[in-house]
Amino acid sequence: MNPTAEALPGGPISHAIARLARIHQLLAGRLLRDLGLHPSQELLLMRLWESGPQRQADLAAELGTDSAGTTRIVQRLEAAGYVRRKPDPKDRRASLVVSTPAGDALRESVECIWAQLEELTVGDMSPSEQEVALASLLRLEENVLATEEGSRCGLPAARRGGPTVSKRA
Amino acid sequence: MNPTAEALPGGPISHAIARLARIHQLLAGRLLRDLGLHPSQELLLMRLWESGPQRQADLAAELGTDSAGTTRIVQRLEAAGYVRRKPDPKDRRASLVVSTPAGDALRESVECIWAQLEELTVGDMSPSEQEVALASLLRLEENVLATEEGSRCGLPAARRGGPTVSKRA
DNA sequence: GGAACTTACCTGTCCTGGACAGCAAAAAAG
DNA sequence: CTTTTTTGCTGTCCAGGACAGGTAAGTTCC
Repeated sequence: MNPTAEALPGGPISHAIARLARIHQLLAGRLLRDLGLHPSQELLLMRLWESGPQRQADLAAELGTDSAGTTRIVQRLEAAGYVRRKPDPKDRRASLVVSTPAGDALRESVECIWAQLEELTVGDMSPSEQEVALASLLRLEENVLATEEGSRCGLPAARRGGPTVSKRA
Repeated sequence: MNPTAEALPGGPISHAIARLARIHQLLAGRLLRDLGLHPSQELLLMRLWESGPQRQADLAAELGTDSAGTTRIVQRLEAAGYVRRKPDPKDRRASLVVSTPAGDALRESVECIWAQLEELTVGDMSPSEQEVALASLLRLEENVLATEEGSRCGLPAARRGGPTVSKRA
């Protein structure tokens, strides 16, 4: 990991968010790896532990991902035996995701890892500093969520409606 | 996007970071999509515009990703014609990544998009609130960076050294 | 009842990202 | 000079996130 030299001047807060997010997620991934879980898998399990059996659509909404991603995460957790699916008696389209005993066995470790992650993230900040930081984060989140698409930036003529920069030729 | 109901209580700051990061990145991706760029591609270009020709290893360090990821991004940008590689005269292993005129043509748009992103992120926060938020973000980043792996959480016996939860059986 | 719409899930594909292995060039050690 | 180590890049494998498209089950309305 680099010393994170001084960032670009443009959009300092956005850059800071992006950088913080990356290293934070990296740290989470490292802590989680000892458990054999990948990031997001543990979030799904935590939801199940907290709120009991859930439909995939609900899990997707809570994880902030879409239903397709949720499908795959559930499939992997199911293959690993941490989760089981049972048909929703109320709706034959839906299935309920349930944590198995093997899944429950991870709970303590996962919660410990999250506590550790929080501790490392917070470092030596005082409780009041933590409060301020949390308030800032929530405020920023609110702002971004409030975005219902704003004005557009002009595009260079050459690029209007062009293809995306994608796979190698 | 969901209403992002109240988060889990455990590790409020970590959760807040994770959620903010996701929606912020999503927003960035959406703004960028009109340009045909994917997230990270524009960061690489911005580095080139700011600091001129760079070696991939340096770009990797500055983007916070590794050299393998940088290779792929450079390949795609190169295929799209926004970037060119020329051998480093000082070191025949290395190649210098250079922005082409087509790449330079994106500069204004990309910078506008970042300005827009910053504006949306910041919302109606006052300058002093922004300062506080930025300071918090930087402080958190510092904390996470300072992590040189700490104590370990206990693992459930069943999982010690087990496989990771991976591909479907 | 039957047609049209909506919802829940699944699949395929693309991009990014991390980890690891391999190769070539450069630098360091002998 | 030769051997060893380090550095720079690439390919591959596998993860998640997002999008588009498709199927089956539910719902609404005629």
